[in-house]
Amino acid sequence: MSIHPLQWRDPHHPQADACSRCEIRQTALFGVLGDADLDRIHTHIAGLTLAPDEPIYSRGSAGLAVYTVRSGVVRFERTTDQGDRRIVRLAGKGDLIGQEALLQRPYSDEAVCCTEVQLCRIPCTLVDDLGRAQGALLRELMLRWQVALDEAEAWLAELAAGPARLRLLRLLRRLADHADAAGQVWLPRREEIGAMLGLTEETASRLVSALRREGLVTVLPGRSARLDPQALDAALQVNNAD
Amino acid sequence: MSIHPLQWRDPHHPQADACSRCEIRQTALFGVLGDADLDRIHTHIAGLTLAPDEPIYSRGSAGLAVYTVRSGVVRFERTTDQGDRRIVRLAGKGDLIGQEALLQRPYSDEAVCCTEVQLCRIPCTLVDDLGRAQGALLRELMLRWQVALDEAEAWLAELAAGPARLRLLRLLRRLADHADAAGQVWLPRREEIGAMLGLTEETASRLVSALRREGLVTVLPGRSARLDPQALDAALQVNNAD
DNA sequence: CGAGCCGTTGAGGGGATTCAAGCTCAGTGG
DNA sequence: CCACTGAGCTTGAATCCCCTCAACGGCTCG
Repeated sequence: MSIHPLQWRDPHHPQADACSRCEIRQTALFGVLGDADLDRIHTHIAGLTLAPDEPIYSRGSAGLAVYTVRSGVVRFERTTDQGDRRIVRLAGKGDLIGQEALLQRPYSDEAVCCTEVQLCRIPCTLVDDLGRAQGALLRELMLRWQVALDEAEAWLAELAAGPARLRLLRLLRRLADHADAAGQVWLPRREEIGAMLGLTEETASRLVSALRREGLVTVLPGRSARLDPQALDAALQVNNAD
Repeated sequence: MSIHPLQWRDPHHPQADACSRCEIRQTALFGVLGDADLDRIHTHIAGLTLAPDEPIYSRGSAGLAVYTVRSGVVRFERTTDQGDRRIVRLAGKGDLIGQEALLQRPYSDEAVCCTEVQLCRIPCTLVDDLGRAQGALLRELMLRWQVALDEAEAWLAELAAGPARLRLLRLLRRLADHADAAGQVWLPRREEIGAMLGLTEETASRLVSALRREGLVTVLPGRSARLDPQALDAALQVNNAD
């Protein structure tokens, strides 16, 4: 009887099933890897579930892992030197977050859960090892960096200028793309909407109330809402024309 | 007499001197390469000089090259669907721009010269070839992506909210870091300041005039200015306290 | 039940926009 | 040489949007 290698893979390791059945496997970072590679690494990947408002990592701390978002919405926050918080970006299903850790750099934002969030925690050393052999993985990594950059710039162009009502409509249009299986979207607290759009809590509240009265938004209990993408698009057309 | 290899390096190739004497060589993308590697590639790199307001590349066009900024300031612009222009980021000496071309993706912004700009044009194929052999180069690439992302988020956090005067002060503080050899900074046109800070041309003009009267800014002919970093910092302190 | 958080709404003031009118200055052509 | 032109900058006055300060109601917790 032969001796098992130290890292003998156990087909019944709990993470093995989770990885092979992962619904976002194709679109996630490791989507370029084959079954063989995937089998070797799943023991190093931890799946975790966090509650709304739980921090994932904090700005400035040394990072040992990157994370793939399997479900939910994550926000990135910064604090200006005067102490006011600003939300600079959102991430959703399939996005890779905390990539700066791969460069031995401290995390550059506070990452916080908006909704309940399911994550895969991927140690940096794992990516380093795989990257040395797998050129495709490196390309995939760079692609994700570019997507994040693109997202940040689009956020700046769309959500940081213009009348408040227009900005809120654009924000809701984006949130609609993060809708969960039941078609519900995460509706930020009013103060959070303010932090995203550069408004005060009161102004955000007034605008949301207005949209609710117009029937564009249906507020549901538990920080969620139902909204009609087509009606939003129509409202955006009207407000753009102005 | 032996036959020269096809790619025999010519020590007197005009770009050879330019590369080996490049003052930003250590900090630029190819800073990780040794002399030997550098000698092999300089024939593929073109140095070019562009005038203010000349476009470098345009959003959506297929890119065949990335560029290293050797001197001057470059701005990245986007146009919202309503047609108003927004400047989302700046790049200066030592920065790599157009990295998305390496992923066979179209450029995601309009890149335009603010000042006279000196660039090194680096074909994508060159980076691809070197990257296969040089792991350090790939790391360097990813680092630059992260820096760009960080810059975009910082811009969003600092320049997109708060009183207009404070935003202008912060913008000028950043421009001061792009000062040229003579200690002069590029001063954007008023309309451009508006596009950066989400203001109108008139408001930008009023604020700049106010700072000029306060002696914080000295406007010079030719879209440039002289400003005192320490005085700016002091003014920022005052306005932050408020 | 009171405390505290979140959301809502009102009144008032201030800051930015809008709409205008001049200004300087470089380039052009009579 | 100088009027003419247009682009960029400045400034004024009126308006409006958003902020500030404030009070109140619903809701969850301890």
